[in-house]
Amino acid sequence: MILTLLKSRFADALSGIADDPAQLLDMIKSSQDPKFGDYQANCAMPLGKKLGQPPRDIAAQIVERLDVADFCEPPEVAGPGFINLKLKEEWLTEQVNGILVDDRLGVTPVSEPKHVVVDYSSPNVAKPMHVGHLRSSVIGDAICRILRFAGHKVTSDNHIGDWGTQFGMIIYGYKHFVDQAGYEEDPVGELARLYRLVNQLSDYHAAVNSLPDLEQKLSAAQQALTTAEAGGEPKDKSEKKQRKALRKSVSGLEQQVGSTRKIMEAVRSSPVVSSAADEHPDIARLARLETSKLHAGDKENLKLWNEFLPACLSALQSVYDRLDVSFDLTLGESYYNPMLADVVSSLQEKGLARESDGAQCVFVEGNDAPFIIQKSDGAFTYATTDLATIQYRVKELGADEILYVVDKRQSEHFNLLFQTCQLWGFEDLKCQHVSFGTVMGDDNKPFKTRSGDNVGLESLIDEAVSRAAEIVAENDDKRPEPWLDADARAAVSEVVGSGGIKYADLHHNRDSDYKFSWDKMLATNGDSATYMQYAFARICGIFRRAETTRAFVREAGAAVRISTPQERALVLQLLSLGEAIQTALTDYRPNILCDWLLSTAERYSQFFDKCPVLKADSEELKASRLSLCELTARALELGLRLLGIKTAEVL
RNA sequence: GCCCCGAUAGCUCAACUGGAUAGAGCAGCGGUCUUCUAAACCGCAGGUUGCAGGUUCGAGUCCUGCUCGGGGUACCA
Repeated sequence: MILTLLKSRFADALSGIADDPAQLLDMIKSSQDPKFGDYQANCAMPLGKKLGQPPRDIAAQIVERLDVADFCEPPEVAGPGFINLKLKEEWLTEQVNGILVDDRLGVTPVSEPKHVVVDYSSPNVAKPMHVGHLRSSVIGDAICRILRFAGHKVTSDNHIGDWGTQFGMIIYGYKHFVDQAGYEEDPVGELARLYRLVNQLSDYHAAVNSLPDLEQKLSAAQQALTTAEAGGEPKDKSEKKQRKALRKSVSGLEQQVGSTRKIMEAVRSSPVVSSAADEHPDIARLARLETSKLHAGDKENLKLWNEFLPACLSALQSVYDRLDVSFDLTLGESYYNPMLADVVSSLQEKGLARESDGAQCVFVEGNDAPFIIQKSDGAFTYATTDLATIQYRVKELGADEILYVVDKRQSEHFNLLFQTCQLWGFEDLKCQHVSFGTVMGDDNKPFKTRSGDNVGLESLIDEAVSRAAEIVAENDDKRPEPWLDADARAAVSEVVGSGGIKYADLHHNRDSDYKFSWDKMLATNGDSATYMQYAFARICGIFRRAETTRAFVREAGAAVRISTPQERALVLQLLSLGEAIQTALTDYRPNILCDWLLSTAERYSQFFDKCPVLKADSEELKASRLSLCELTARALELGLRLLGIKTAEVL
């Protein structure tokens, strides 16, 4: 890696000037602007400050001692003390020719591989996956792929919710409302219907119970607000704040009352549902009871659970197949059930857990809320399961590090979990909550259908693929003679559609919320999956035109020669994959790799525009450019594959 | 109340964890196809990085206060 080489030379140059060069070496990076060269070292400024000398003098001293003449032009000192480095073209040529037949594009595996367990996707199996599971699945899968490529041992684990309250709900639903014919025809669809129904009915009764109280609170708040707005000093700061808080609580209550009424109306508007509601007034408690019966080993419920689970799992699997997302393990909550009691007693023995309001809690310094590991009714919580899971992953799997690719709203839970885990004795384990933001709709609220339901993941994929199909067809129809038959169009649509979904998610910084947009997702230009897939397909087109194959060109191994700025820029880009991967992994941000791919595709498009391959000036140049094309194709293919995105030879 | 997170071009988002003149893509305007896929390329225009201070050679990035928005906050996961 170029950066590694530079760092080692700078380490030599800095020894004797600085006592702790590690931090300074991190200040060497690729230049943002080509006019500053290819790489820049920013370490002279902090060093100058530390030594009390002008940074430019320090920079000059470093340059004096720096031995990079074998691969760089003479370094230049600029501005306050930046050291700008430009790589020699002969050296770049040598480097690129060194990776012509390398599947890894010169990226060497890490010297100290870790065993990383990656926990992602983790849906509740009782209900169909929705758009909320997309980010976790796609980001988690990409991180696994990148980690593996970097040389780490990865265990991907789908920590499915297969043991919680939602199972009590479908068991209750099955016992009272099942449509046997529907269940036999489509078990998962019927179970999902039952889940929604039971959920709706318990929400209904909760709504009926809470409405009077809510209305009372609302009118009290409204009254308080009116009083506050009428009297008092308009400019008084604390009163202003108070009014603001009141307004907020009024609008919050209004919303609550509104949604509560909506829940009631929805039930009342359907005679069937309405009478079901009347016949099952205690449904919420009874559904919970089914859950605890299941946990206690009740024969009938366990039998139903064993019957439901395979069907639910296979429904999940079909979505994962479609997304090309896979797992080494699928160990759900039920797997850890037998270990939970020991977790609690172990924490009690160590004096970490104690009783509070009837529940077993771990209190972690600096946190008001306790970490509840056993509820007052004796049931365990997901905190308990998560602790048992950590224990299992360390002791049985030998994990060095665990990543949780989970919604950022759960950060407090993970804070408590990780701190408890430290106290419990897993000091050497590194845990990280790889958090991500919410997928928003046009209204800047979480992405929902018009009726307010979650968007099903399967229908989302279907929609993406069918929109992609239109684009593919439209584009192919523009040609004098279409290139694609119906089967090929369908295959390409799948690649473009699912690639679009994934890239749209991955190219955002995972921590930010992003607004869902079909148009952006399936944009055929700009920062989109299609842009890169298109660059790849154009390369394949050249090989077809040349009546040769990528394998043949690769085998021939003609040397790359740099003859234009476009070729230089492309070569430099291709040599920087290792850096992109390293940066992407420092904080598990796949968007860094997206940037690298975009930049690679851009530079290829520029090359494609300015540098004829088949009509190059000489046979030698043609061979050189064919080699460069083959290498770029491999780079795009590899980079996209690390994100879980496929390519097609013809678009 | 307390605790987190965010506010960057008209829109959607970046910004390699403190580096040079804050970048892309859309949308807008203008150029480039008898030549390897125009799903492309090139150019123009677009900014007081929410506000006010502070830290330093240097701040979108760190600190303090404020405004606005989002999320969380004891037995759902």
